[in-house]
Amino acid sequence: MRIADVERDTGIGKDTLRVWERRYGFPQPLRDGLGERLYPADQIERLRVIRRLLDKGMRPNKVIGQDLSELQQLLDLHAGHAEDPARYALCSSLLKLLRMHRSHELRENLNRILVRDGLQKFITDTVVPMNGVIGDAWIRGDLSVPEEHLYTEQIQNVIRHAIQLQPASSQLPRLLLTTFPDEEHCLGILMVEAMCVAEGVQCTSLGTRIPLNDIAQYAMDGQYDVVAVSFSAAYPSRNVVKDLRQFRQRVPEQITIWAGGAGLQQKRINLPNVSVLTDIGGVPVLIAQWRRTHAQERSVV
Amino acid sequence: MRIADVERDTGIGKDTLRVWERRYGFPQPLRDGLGERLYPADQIERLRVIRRLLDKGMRPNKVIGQDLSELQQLLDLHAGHAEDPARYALCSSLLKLLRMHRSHELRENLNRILVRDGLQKFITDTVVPMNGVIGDAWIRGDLSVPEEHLYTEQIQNVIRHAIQLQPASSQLPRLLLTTFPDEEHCLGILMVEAMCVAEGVQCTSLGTRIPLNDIAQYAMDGQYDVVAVSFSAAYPSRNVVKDLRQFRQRVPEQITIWAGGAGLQQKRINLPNVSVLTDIGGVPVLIAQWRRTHAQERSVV
DNA sequence: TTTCTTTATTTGTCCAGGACAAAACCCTTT
DNA sequence: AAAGGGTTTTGTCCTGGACAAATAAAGAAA
Repeated sequence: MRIADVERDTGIGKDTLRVWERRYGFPQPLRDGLGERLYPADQIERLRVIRRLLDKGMRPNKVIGQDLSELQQLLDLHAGHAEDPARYALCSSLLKLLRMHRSHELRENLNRILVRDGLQKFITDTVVPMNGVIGDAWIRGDLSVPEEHLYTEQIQNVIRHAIQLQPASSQLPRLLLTTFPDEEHCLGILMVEAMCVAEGVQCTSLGTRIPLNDIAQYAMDGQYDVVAVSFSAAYPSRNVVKDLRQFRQRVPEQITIWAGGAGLQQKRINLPNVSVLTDIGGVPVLIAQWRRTHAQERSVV
Repeated sequence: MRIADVERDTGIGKDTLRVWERRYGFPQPLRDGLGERLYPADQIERLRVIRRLLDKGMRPNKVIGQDLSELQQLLDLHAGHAEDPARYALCSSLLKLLRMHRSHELRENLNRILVRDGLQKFITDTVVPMNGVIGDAWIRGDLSVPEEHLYTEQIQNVIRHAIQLQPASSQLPRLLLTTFPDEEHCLGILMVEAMCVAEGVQCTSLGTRIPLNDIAQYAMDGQYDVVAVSFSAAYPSRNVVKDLRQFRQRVPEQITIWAGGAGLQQKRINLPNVSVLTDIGGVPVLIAQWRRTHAQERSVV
């Protein structure tokens, strides 16, 4: 595998790969006839693990040297959550379906839970823990790429379907959902959208990877009240605060910003009219809060 | 804008940007205090146009020198299609809704057409021409990024919804849909999936960007009969044939491969058991063909 | 004319090794 | 605990050269 392929598959830039090799002695790819790097599969696998540990907040210093004691650290720090055992059992049975590639049954089960619990409870009590279980399995390599993508596809289908079924609302606030250009995961905003339409919020989703300027322009043109953006754990950690600050500057301050997702863990953000959301269960609270604050001014209009 | 941002927004690699500057004298970014490139907005805009011309098959040689005569070439070579005028009128009215940011009405209209025409006719007679119109508007810069993404989101919602409504089938063939790692557009496989479920084909979609090995592994494990992959115009042209050949080698020959999309235009692919699909209307034909060929052998099983 | 083969040009990607600022860490002081 | 200041870590960018694969151009054969 060439360096460009490794960059694509691991999300680690070419420059970074080369500088790691120089500094830490890993990875140490073979060379072809022209002196070009060829990465063997096992090194790529190790790079994948390293990448995920970095996303969890560890330092390259500590993880690149090791070879298989990393797996120890993994299991130490990110062992299975001690949650509600009934939920956990449910999650692992769904995970089992996924592993057996029984995608149709997986989707049927999800749909059944959705109808039983309602949209909001479905998101908070099933999707969120599922994401956790999947994330854990993924980080320790128990899940293949297709399995992980298949999960995303199915969840997406179910949530999009549920959103479609909600009647169009004209209640405030008007909410714009999207992600910054370096964020390609759409599940975050999709979950927020689901929580919001259940509260009668007017939602518009632009999907992922929109340039900051364009988001700002669109939000102003459409007179949105709130812009919601999500950051996954894979978001380049160095840029989170910088990007958010830059965005806050480009958009008028009376527009509220909601920022959420695992990428904001342990970041302190202190910007005007920006709310940080660590738990998606907090969405209804934010909505209520916004409505309380803006009750009188808009009712005049 | 830094070079990494330009790479992200235009899809042109850093190395390529630098070598163009050296060879053709464009782009010619400013430099900050450290000698790092800073690209002004107008050059980025020009790069966007250039990128799209290259995707259409032009050579860098011919397009990078020009400054605004490109716009001429654009309009020359990719002028509005002379189609059925009624359809064209419909498309431009939908485009107008998009431009006015009336996404809800856009979706309602799409849904209405869907129930009127049925899924297959909706895809071939509405979605495909719409994609063309959107693509044209996009290539000449008449459409902003959010508008283009919003279109994709809405179409996606409507199609996914329609697919969900189809009853699960157990008819053959078993079809696996996905894209190669460098392809991130999901509309292609989604349209194929829609065409196929309408014919009672068993579909599983893995979404986009799956490594070749993983696709092959998954297809073999799940005993799929056909693997369908799509290539948008943005797919790196140099790699299309190479990647497809490589994939053909990794997957047993009795598994049929369907390859489709604008990225295959003007490529001759001559590989065993690989069908190239230039027009999505040909999907039902391919299905019938497969069923005819495999009628007896499977009925024994 | 068309089709095939050979030669020339174009073009994207990779390399090395140096440089530097911003972020993260660590330690001290309030 | 919170805030400040010095040190180390870390990712990204730079230059300029190199080369193979893809493409176009030219020539030969049917």
